[in-house]
Amino acid sequence: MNIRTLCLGILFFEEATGYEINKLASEGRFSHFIEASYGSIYPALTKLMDDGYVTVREERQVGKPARKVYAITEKGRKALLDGLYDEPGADIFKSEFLFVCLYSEFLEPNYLSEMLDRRVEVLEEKFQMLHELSERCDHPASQFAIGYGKALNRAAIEFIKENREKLEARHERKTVQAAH
Amino acid sequence: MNIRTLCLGILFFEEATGYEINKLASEGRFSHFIEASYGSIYPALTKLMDDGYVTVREERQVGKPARKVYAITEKGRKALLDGLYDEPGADIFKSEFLFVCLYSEFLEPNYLSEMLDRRVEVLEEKFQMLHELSERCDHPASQFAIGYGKALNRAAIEFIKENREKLEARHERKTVQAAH
DNA sequence: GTTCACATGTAACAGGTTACATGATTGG
DNA sequence: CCAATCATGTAACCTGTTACATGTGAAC
Repeated sequence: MNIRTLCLGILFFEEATGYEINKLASEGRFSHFIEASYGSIYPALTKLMDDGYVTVREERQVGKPARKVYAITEKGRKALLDGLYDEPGADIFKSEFLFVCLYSEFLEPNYLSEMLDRRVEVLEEKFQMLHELSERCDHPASQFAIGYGKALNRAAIEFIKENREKLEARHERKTVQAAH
Repeated sequence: MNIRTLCLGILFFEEATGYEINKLASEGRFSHFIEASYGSIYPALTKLMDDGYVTVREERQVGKPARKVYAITEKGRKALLDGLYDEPGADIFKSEFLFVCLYSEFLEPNYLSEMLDRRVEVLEEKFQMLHELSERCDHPASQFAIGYGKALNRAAIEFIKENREKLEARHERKTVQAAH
């Protein structure tokens, strides 16, 4: 899914500026299943304007630059809803963490343990974040999406806690070692 | 993590051709947390050669094109292991499925139910695939990675089964509808 | 006969990231 | 005083995808 569709999807629920869309996509209630950055959001918004899917309203502010508040149009609403009927692609999961884990037996034991500690910590923070989001949300579909994120997060935390010793035990010591 | 590192990581465990690396990354025991395609693998292998991280051996075959079997060098081994000490970036999860779910109340009820059915099916197939992989694997670290994938998969399946009715019930019927 | 598995590779293109440029206000 | 938040935008760059090009043998 491209950033244009993402912007349209967010604007479907509420008016927003590019800055706010970035926040929603990187910290807010879309953040656990979507990626976006300024460099892609602003051009996407411009394109959406050109195509008549959104409108802008400029709000002057004292001291700060004017904010450009985008709102979806009927045409944009219809385009989004129509697009929903294309079978969604498979979820994408990429994990450098798991990649590193593959070579755990070659890592310094302390480093491995610290990495696992940090990972659990980060996942717990994320879980907490999602939990707070879900408490401040009364839209059932959004709750579902947040709940899904929480479920995966919890599963990851529990899995690491229950299985980390299998990595830390390092059953057979390998001879190949990196010099450090 | 780029494709070069991925190729190096696979070659760390075993010699392989570009074709085989593609299989491992798209169906094999790396497939649930890594993405790669021919268009990126072959050039990555060439680059790895240029940098002295791998060597090639050409195996002529009757009827089929010669296969180029790549093998990691000491330099490559060291480079991979050294790279492991860079803190792994956060896991990336992208889901068009969850995005579509956000607008479930605007979808035709039948379509929504079918989409959820299909999604559970796909996830169950994936789980089965991972399960079979883990049975044919005796490397503890790989087992950990596969187990992690299975845990997340199971969590997703259970969450959908337990919560789909909340989407399908459509608490408040919205008036905005796409024409179909 | 047609599709699948094997096998390598390139080129055009899409898509997005990173860093940069700019600048005021608020809170610690 | 410094960092963070608010706020917009561009340009160079990187990375990877898709589609194409080519060809055999086996299975169905």
